[in-house]
Amino acid sequence: MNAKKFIEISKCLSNKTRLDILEWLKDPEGNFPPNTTAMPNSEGVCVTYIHEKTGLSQSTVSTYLSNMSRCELLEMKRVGKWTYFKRNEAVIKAFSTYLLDNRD
Amino acid sequence: MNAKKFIEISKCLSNKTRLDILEWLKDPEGNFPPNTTAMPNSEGVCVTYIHEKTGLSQSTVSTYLSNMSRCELLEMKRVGKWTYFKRNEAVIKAFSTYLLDNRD
DNA sequence: TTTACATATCTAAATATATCGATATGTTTG
DNA sequence: CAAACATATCGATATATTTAGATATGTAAA
Repeated sequence: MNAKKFIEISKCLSNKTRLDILEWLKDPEGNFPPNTTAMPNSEGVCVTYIHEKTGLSQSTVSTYLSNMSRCELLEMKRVGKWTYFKRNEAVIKAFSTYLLDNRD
Repeated sequence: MNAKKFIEISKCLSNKTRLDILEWLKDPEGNFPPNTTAMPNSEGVCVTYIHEKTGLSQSTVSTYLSNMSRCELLEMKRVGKWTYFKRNEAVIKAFSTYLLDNRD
């Protein structure tokens, strides 16, 4: 994780809805209906469900999700006409430790 | 740490200079001249030194520092005509663990 | 093979942030 | 007290972000 990437991620996290999405995806079964396809929620939740839960427009949420995916906070998987998103725990962990003072 | 505060902090971190300041303050003796007063750098670095290192205007840096202080990323101590800033490690730690998925 | 569905992109307006120069405030010292 | 110094605030402009509606793209189903 370098400073440039850290900043990209910080910008994503500077917004209540995007932060909510990241939190909701901690529990994709508890926070969303089951996907109507064979994809288990644990492997990604479709845009429609995320959109519905936010209360914002489809275009806004689509943009949010692709931003979060571009900076790798989320992983995206396209299957047929659906796009599924889940947390990228490795990147989240790298982000979360970036700031710490490791001299101790 | 609640979402509102997390977002305030994220906004502070979404800027290269503010992030630099936070990094520089990991090593306040190595990155800045010694304070001209009795205050050791480890207990805070004065605004002038931080200002000089950034290359931005004094007013901008003063605003940055007071933002970072308001959201508690930094601790501020006023002594005479000097204001000293140092990292608030407790808040930085709380921020850095906020995102993690603790189900595992 | 048209239609419906899921998602992405484009355009644009409203709001927020970045950043400066000028000036104000508070402090120390001659 | 006046001058010098350190920092904070104000006012203004440039740039970026937010968010929606309209439209485009790609896929599946009738």
